[in-house]
Amino acid sequence: MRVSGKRRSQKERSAETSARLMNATIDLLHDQGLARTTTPEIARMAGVSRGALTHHFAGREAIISASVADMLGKAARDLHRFAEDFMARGGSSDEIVDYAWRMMDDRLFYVTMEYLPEARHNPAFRADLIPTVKEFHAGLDAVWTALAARAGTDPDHTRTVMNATMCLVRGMISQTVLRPNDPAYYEGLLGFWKQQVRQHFPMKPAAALTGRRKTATA
Amino acid sequence: MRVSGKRRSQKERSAETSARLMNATIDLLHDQGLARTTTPEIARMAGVSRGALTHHFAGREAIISASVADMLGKAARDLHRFAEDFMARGGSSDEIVDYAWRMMDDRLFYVTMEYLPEARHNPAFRADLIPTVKEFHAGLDAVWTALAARAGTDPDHTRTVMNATMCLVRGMISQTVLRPNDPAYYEGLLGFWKQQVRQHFPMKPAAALTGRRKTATA
DNA sequence: ACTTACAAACAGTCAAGCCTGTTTTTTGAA
DNA sequence: TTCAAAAAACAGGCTTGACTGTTTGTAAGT
Repeated sequence: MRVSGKRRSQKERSAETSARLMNATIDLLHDQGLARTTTPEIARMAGVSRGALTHHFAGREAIISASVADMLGKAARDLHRFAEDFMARGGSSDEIVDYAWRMMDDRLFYVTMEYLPEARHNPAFRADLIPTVKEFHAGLDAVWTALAARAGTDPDHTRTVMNATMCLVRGMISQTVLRPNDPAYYEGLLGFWKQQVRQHFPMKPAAALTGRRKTATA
Repeated sequence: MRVSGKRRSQKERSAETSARLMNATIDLLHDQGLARTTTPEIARMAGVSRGALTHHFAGREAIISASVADMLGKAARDLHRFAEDFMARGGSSDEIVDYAWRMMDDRLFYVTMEYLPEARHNPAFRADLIPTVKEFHAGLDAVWTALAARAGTDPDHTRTVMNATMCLVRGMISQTVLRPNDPAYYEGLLGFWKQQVRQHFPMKPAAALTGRRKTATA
């Protein structure tokens, strides 16, 4: 009965160490940048030896790639949960824009900005990442499609609107780096965009169903 | 071996060497990435010795910072020229969206993606870059304002629309790295966006003297 | 016993900054 | 005008430091 974790199986040890290393990698990518995300630093931040890292991952690229996949998987699951709740209670399209901003601003796109340049120049790394990102995009598309079904809008058009929203947010976040201390600018852009999105989201006051759970899971 | 047998002044030699080094730096940033943009590589690509580089620039960060400033200055001047021509002949708002895309896609934002992460983590580098970027943004704003005056639209609102356009394009270009071979996706987004922008640009045919482009009403 | 999980030292590589030497241009006084 | 000293523009080597991949050693789990 290892309730307090005195004796752990090898699988458990391995899984936790891997998780600690991947979390440390994402933390480091966000806080220090890819260039400063060295294997000694990752190991140090994860509280394990560098030998442990080399045991679990083939090398620097491998652990970064795995960590990114882990991060995107979590983000996709979070978005999915948000969409479930959103559709259950019938929120406003403004919320979606706000969620997109918060999701990307909450480290996701800052971390992305770290590895995108490397992916652009390193074919092996890029090849590793493309399937991961494709799956993430598929997850997004599924959510947008469900949203369209819920709102009764054209799925293709809805996906375009939401993808544009994501791109807008990406561009805005990239600006925050060298255009800091200008909240009015970003508020203005988000406000403008919410107004635009509303036009494409009649978002019928389905709030009448508030309180009812899953209506139809296409 | 002298180009035309003439003696060149020190200012000329210095200016040309600096320009060669800065151009090589941007080329390298775009083609190889920031991490691979080393001072030996820059010198080799510029066809000068590393000593020449250290003579003209205080160090690696300094030459990169100077090169970026040079690049942004050129881009701002190009945009200004485009706007002059655009206003003289009275183009469609679609053209502006297309120009924004072309400008950013033509290395500008790919190079930006290289140094943004470094700027985010290196306070000195960021402090060096912020004034440069602020000036670039001021140049953009001036163009948008002139455009608003020409179109008879509200300057503030026009700036918001155009800044949103820039952000959208930034986000789209960042996607191209890990979402390649999907021209329909980008075409779709740009087409959708042009449609949105048209709503905010009556773009009165006031001076529509010259042959107008496609202005399909969707 | 045998494998897995980890620890730690090792070796090769390479860029950044520094420093010294060499060539080209400018300066200023005879 | 001449021409040598000063200054600027370059060339190239040396040192240090840090990171990656690898290998060897050890304890824990099955």
